[in-house]
Amino acid sequence: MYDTKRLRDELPAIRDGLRRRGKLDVLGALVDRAEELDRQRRMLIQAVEERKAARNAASQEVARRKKASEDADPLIAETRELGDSITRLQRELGVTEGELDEILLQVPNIPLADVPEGDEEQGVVIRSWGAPRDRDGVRPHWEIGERLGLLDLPRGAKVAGSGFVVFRGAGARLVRALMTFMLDLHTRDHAYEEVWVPFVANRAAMTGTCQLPKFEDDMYAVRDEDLFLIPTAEVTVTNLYREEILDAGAVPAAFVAYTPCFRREAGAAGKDTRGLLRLHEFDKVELVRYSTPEESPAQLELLTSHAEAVLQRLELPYRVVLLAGGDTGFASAKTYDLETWAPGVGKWLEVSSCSTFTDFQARRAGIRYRPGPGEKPRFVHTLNGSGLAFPRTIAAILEHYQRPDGTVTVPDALRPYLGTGTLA
RNA sequence: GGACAGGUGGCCGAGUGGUUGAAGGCACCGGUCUCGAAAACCGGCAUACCGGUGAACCCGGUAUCGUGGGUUCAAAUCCCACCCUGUCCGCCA
Repeated sequence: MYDTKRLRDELPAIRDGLRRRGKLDVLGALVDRAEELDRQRRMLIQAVEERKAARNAASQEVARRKKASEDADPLIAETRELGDSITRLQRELGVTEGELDEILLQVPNIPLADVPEGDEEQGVVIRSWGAPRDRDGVRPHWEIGERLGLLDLPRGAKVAGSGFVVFRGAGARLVRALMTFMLDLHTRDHAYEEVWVPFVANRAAMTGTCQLPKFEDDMYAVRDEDLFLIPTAEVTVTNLYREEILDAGAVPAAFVAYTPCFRREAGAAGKDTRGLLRLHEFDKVELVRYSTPEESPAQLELLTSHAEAVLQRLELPYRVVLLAGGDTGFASAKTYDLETWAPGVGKWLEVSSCSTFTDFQARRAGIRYRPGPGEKPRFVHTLNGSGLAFPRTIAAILEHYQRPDGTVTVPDALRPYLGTGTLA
């Protein structure tokens, strides 16, 4: 979200950003309206504050007269009228600011300069790793998973609904193995601090990372509480330092967390929904970083390399896609998707999305740092990426490591955690 | 869930209607002193917004004492609601 000062200063950049997202026609007029509302807002602020200054001075004079046992009643009456006009103007200001905020909340982040214009098709594969396996004879993961007793989709639907899955036996242990493997990798080799956070978040946190107000329909809400099931650990982890000013030494910060993620995926039914491809609840290890503005481009590369390391350890072939503006998430300024090849379904599966939000989330969440003693606070840049999402990773493992007899070879990196070299 | 107590600046802590953005202390920064350091002393030290030239510095104003509303010429101070913390009771993995 932008504040009004930035709206004024960076209007051309914001318009250009909207254009590169393909949203200028929809939001351009709204931004113009915001600028107009801002002018109105400042005019009202001046009017209000002028009167408040007068009232404060008058109140001081009342105090002085009373102390001196002089008559203060006429002045009090005068000041009361001043108060009435302040109330009126403030009400008007509130309406203006309300409309302005509503608009500002709808304006997405500006894509970085190296983000290509266009939509999904304009995404650019910037590098690949490993050799995608041929599709011949490879069964989709849901067939293998059910046959080996790792997955129980019907019973997931029975206890929760379609889009919820039950892992069992070695399948359940695989989930646990992935959690420990990924957390170990990121804490030991990549120096992240492991955090275990609530799986629900309040409205303030959800707004801080921009899930609200725009995407409220995609969240599960808790009945009778103003709480939401988190759609990603990004919400609770990024918000750890909401409305705080960090010491310079605390930035960059790096956190890793395992959480389940809950998504209603309203209106998404029908597309890539089979098996483990799209679930209402899934598990994920998430990487979150705070950075200085100067370092954040390099931090995005670093974060992405950490997510890639998981796929490399698992020896799963993947490609890195730089998303085009129109495909980049609302709060993101630049996103790399990591896609691993699933030969059974014949698709590249998105298992990680690594983004820099520049100061967009930080402004909204009020996360700042002080560069040095006596210096003004600056907004941090926030970044995050999955490292990785489990279900699609499991799908890729079951398909990539499938043997002709339907059993599955366990990647070396997981054997210590799983206690076996074969899923059979 | 019930009862009671409490939420003040980075931290501790004073302050129950009128120059209180807020005493005092600690921490931190600058200076004097010192060969250097410590101690002592002097000074500084919140954030946001509006305006003064767009920016830096600076100046003026407004707001902020958990949050939101209310009373009043005037609220950290009075009233209401909510949130959070602590203690005890109940319940519970």
